[in-house]
Amino acid sequence: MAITIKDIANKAGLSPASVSRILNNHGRFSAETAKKVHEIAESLGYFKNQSAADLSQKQSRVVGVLVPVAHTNFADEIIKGMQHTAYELNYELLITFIDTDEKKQIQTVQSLLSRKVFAIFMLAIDAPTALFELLNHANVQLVSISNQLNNKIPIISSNNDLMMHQIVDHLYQKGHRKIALIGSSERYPIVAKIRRKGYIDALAAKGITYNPDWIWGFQNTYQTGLDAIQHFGTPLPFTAAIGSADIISVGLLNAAQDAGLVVPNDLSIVSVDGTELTQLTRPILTTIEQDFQMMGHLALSSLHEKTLTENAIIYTDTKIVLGDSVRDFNNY
Amino acid sequence: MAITIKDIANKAGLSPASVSRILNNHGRFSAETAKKVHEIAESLGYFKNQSAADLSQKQSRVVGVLVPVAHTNFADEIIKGMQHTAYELNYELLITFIDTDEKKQIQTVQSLLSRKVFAIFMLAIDAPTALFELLNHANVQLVSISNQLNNKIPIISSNNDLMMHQIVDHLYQKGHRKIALIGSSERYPIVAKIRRKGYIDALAAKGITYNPDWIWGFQNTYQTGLDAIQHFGTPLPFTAAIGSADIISVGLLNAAQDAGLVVPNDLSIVSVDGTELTQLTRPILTTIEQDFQMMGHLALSSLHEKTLTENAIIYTDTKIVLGDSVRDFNNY
DNA sequence: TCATTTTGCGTAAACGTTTACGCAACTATA
DNA sequence: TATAGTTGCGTAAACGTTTACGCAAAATGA
Repeated sequence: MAITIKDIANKAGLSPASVSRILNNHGRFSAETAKKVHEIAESLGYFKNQSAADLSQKQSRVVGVLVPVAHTNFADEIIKGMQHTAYELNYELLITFIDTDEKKQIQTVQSLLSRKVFAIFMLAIDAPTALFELLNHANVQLVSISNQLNNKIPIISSNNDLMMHQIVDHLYQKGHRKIALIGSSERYPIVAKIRRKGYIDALAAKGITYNPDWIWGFQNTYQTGLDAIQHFGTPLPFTAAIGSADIISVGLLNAAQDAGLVVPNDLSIVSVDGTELTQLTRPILTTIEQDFQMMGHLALSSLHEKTLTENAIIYTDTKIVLGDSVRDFNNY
Repeated sequence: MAITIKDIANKAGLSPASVSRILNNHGRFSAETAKKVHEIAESLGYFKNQSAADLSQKQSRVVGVLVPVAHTNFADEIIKGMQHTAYELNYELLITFIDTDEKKQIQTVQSLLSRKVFAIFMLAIDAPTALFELLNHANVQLVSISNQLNNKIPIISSNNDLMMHQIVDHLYQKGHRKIALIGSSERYPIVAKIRRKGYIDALAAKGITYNPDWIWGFQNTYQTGLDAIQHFGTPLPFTAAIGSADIISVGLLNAAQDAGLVVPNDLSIVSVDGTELTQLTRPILTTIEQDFQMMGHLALSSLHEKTLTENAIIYTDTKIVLGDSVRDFNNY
């Protein structure tokens, strides 16, 4: 039915082996025959059967990507970066959204493993035990992106500690002393923990003792932002809040405005992520931008260059991008 | 290295054939041996080599999904719907973001074809000629989702004509007579054409002659929304605008507010798509919601049941979801 | 009890590719 | 011209699975 290298070989008066060598540019062959083979392949409309190739080589160039179903929009950015690099380095990406249902997760990952993927990228995933077990069992290279799991798996991420310092420094410089952290109280365990610590340390560095009540909310959802304002009530006990994800910050902003507060006068907001969402609000949100595309790129390229040791941590840059959501107390 | 059915066969004192039959629940075997085989497979940590299976069966259960890189967020919804159904019916999804660069597109799709995918879903893709050529050449089932390409490819989509009627009827009922259509002037050729026609027809049905100048903008971007307000200037010559995608509507809203207009008093907006984005604005956008998850579901299930003929068109439901972005002239 | 059917499983070929090995023909070197 | 090295390519096995076919044993029926 479909065209195989055997067909090409017949037409060219060669053996399949030679055709394979030529098409893969691997081994010895003459330029002349190569030209002929390429022409014939083209004219017959040949497509390599990658399954057969994978089977023969016992290794595929497929990388599985696990994306949480409730994937915040930064996942798209990471994938974009990966896709670009995959194209350059000739890898294939098997992107899979994973569910919260554990049974589904397992089945999904099993099918990845069946494909003999040679690496699995986990985007912002807190592997629950069963899944994690499975992944460790299979011997496949794991990479955790934009999250930190344990010290067995290499990590590509922003420096969450540094980010918190950058944000607190920025707010401090604008005159803020009462700063809340919304959305890192529990979830995404390790990242949240690092952020909390960074936040506390950064405050301490300015001589501010943090108020534990002001670290509030743990889900990266819009609702968390809404609820936070509700929770603290007006007038708010702080002048600035850090939203631990863009969607949280939008929630904060809307809830504050709905409650009659003016942003940034009554509440300043700095958002963590810096996706397009921060540009769609009024006022535009000041944000710390993570380089998600770079994460995607680095994941693949460092994998390619085999520079990923077990406990590697690669940090990508973060920077403050100014919007209009932070009040400057110096100008009053 | 890895465990194969041969290993299982040895340990069970069977032939690989029997193991295969058992694991795939296909053919004859005794319940007793089946139990043994499953146990051994479990204990050895066996993973099927899907490449080998695909090769042997000459057909894979992999469906390729082509998603435009600048994928508006409804793509996520469609994929979610597909993923759910894929899980039920035991298919695998190979999601691929495709670039605007034609050479990359070709390479990407080639690699899909190499995987012997048995169908390709195209999400909101206007296939440019070269890609289209390639896809037609390969004999693979194509399905166009949320877009209409030509009458050779089955379509799963909202009824764009009906949607426009629903929107115009809603606006008319609220007392609007001057209604603009932003974002369907040229692009997404067929869909845009249908929307324009639906819009014009719906107006005509109310005895309104449309103003060709009020069909403006062709890209599904935030910028289109911003530019539209700029283009028409204030005060706007119409009382309501239909944003042909959520992101356009957000642009309209922000630009209008930035220009000092009050939504909905000075401008009413109805958005097309109804993704989460419409809930994040103030005021919340009135929108016509498309059932994207259902599109994803139907694509896969109708493929599975082989009910997709060449020129099939399957419409999913659309409905108006009320927000606060439409002024009601009846209440004044 | 014998004939027939059913059951459980093994044999072997096939899927399309890659690659180690080897050989003949050619090229370079002295 | 003899020798050694190189080049181009074919042979054949291997990857792990599936499945048509067939056979012996067991089950069924009379």
